[in-house]
Amino acid sequence: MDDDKEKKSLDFIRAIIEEDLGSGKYGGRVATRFPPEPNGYLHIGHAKSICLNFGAAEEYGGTCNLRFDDTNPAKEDTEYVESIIKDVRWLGFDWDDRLYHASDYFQPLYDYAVELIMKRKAYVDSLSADEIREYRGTLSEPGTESPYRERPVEENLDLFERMKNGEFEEGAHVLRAKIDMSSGNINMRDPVMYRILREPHYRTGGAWRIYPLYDYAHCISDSIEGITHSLCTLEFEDHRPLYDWFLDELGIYHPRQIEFSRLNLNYTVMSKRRILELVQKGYVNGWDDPRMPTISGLRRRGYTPDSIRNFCSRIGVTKQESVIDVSLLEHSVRDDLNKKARRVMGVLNPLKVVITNYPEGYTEEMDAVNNPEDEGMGKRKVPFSGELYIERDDFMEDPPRKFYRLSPGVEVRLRYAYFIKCTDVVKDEKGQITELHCTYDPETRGGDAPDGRKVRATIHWVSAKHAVTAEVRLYDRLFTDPEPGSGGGDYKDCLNPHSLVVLNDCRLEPGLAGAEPGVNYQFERLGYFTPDYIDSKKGSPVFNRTVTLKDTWVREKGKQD
RNA sequence: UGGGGCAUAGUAUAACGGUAGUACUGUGGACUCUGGAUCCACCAGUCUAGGUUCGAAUCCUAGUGCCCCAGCCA
Repeated sequence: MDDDKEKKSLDFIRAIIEEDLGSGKYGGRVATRFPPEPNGYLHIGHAKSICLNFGAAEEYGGTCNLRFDDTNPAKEDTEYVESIIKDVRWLGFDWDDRLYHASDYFQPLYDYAVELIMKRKAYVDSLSADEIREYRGTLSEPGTESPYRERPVEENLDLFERMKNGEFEEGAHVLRAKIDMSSGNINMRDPVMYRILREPHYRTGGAWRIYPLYDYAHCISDSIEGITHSLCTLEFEDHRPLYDWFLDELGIYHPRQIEFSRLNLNYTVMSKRRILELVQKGYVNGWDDPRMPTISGLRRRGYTPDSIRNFCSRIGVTKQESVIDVSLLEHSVRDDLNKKARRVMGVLNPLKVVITNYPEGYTEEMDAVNNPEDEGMGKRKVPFSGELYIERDDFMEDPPRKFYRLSPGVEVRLRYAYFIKCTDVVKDEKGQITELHCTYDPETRGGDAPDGRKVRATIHWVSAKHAVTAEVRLYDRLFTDPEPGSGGGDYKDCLNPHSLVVLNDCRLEPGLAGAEPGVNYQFERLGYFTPDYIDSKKGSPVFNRTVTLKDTWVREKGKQD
């Protein structure tokens, strides 16, 4: 335990937190928050923020609030609230009783707005949306002040109250902060604080006719909750001066906003707009489609919370824009599942094998290890008989170099069972292989030959009469291009047509008949699989492939082609 | 000179004036009753040009490239 000598390298945000802790800036407190807008499901990008906010709070003995940033009733919904709560919990984080909403603060937000009006720092503008845009100027030209900018305080107060009371139509007036129309930072050109919306809010119903905008609501929400470090993504960097302005003008508690770069992953899309489009137009089967980068999709796919959290800690936190290789995500699940997943045997594309010298009608049970990485997971019995299924890919009549598996005259080991040798290949009239005849060596029971002879390969199998038939869904990357739509084309043009392959006639070892959703298995030599929580039924299981095992044979094969 | 930000192997990320390290990817090998896991090795990097310094990824100057901002979205 010499971790004092080896000073761990902190990401820049944790470094700031430690500095503030050292200087006593916030009285030794650390308070963060995760502030999603309930207008969609959470995705792996949110997981980065969740792990950062909840993780840092936990590490420094602080708290992290879950706060719904629900200031736009037109887009928000309780369905999203529920999914978000479920997903954050599933990732393993807890907010005790600190579940908040920006809508909890509508009244104080209103009161603070009145205060700003009285301080002549805010005014009701009656320009149309189009006019406001024109008056705003451009990136390189300053804006123009609104003719309503110098309205008397009393008039502003009156108008603002009547906006609240619903006396005006949408768009008739807005409340604006009075800052600087010539600022180089467009966010400071008298940003809109409130707009009129007749939309009912999923929480406050029809109580409000005006709703605050993000810039105004967020900083004050943070202030009310006593947040110390308000972490957000890079695109809000330009908003920080505004965040600071509101709190300074109001003279209230002032958290510090710090920006970091959002997560990008290749071979997928992460924007809310695109994810929503994939769902709504049916390119995928819902938010939790196992091909989606959503938390719910990853969960259904078989990803574990630990694998996602480990992934997030591996990618780090910086201000550099980056695109993480999905292979790192895949590595994170394999790494986790290798240690945890119970090994079983399942044949995806069955090829019948008849063992011609095996006693007719005989059955025996073979001992199999549940997880070679964890002795504690014990052993199980797997039934064996004279008729088996093996993987079609594990046999080649005319094998290329370096193909170690079964072929005519070649001996291989059946995992945990016997050595077998292929003697005959049975074909139908079209020349398709329908069955293999093999002989087994009774001396090799358990998988070792008393005479010490070796075999090159060990293949998996399942006893034909004991097997349970199952559907298995093979998932692959949703897109064929590392950056969908980057070439200027429609991102949907590079949707991977093989991202889902459904296999209906898979044969699994009998113990899998009643597999429960939420449990991860390794089908030996194939990959990690988990029962689909919607479609899997006792007796007729449906499995989703989480990820394949690393396969050096496919690489070898690729080189030979 | 509109404002803001970022540049380290293929991809990420360390090094905070003192041997450019780690992970993933890729390649080769050892081992193996999973062509898995594990282990070993290899490939591969400081945006450019000047400057300061005994010494620069780090400090200074000037460039270059990329990203974000003109919602009554967040």
